[in-house]
Amino acid sequence: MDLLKGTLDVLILRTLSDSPSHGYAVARAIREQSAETLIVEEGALYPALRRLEKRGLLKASWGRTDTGREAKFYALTAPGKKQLKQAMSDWDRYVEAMGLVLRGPQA
Amino acid sequence: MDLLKGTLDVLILRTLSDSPSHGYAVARAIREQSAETLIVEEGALYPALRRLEKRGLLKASWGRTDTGREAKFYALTAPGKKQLKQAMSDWDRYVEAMGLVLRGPQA
DNA sequence: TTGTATACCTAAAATTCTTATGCATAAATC
DNA sequence: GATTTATGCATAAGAATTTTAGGTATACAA
Repeated sequence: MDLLKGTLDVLILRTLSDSPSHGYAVARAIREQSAETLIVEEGALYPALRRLEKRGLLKASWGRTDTGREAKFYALTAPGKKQLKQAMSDWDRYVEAMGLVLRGPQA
Repeated sequence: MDLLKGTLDVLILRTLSDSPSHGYAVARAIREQSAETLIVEEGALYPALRRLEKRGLLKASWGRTDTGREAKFYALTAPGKKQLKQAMSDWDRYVEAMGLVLRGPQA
């Protein structure tokens, strides 16, 4: 399914909140955890990671994967953790508001 | 709150599924029903209505409001009803997938 | 050796939104 | 009476984020 524009950041932040990881693995985790529903294209992934790093929400460093490959690892910073909390709250509020319109106050 | 890009269409279709209405009233209904959370700017509203009409999901016609003002009324077409059903289903699936990533399988 | 998976990146195009602006009428307020 | 607010339509410029498509390189499996 196509990503809704604006939802990728929180997916990345949440995925990295478990443990630092590299881009390719983040995309795979999102795909797998969403039961193949949320497909993160690489053309969206890498620019998003750089945006988040530029905003100070992630810290990048080169390292090696389990299989010994070079990869750029990203870790949540303190502001990143704070932003994740906020973004998850925003998402919940958005879902609730959509529900009010789509299903009415009772649902 | 800013709209997530891609969620406006289903909001419009759902609002018009109650009864035909005009653009300004659709935006107001979305704002009110979402408890002032989803604010539809006019610069997003009118182009969206035209897009949906162009896709054959809405049918437009000029008429008069209760207060006697000229306004362009939009009604759901048969394909529009079908698309609303699909779009609501897509939204539910998206929310579920986001939940899987953000909160895990148990939640 | 050919394909598949891993791992990074970028550019062009598409989409959809916000912001800003314009026009016009009616109702409410000062 | 004049001004503001609300109603109602519309468009253009800019911003943001995505898809699509391409490139590079290594490792492993068929």
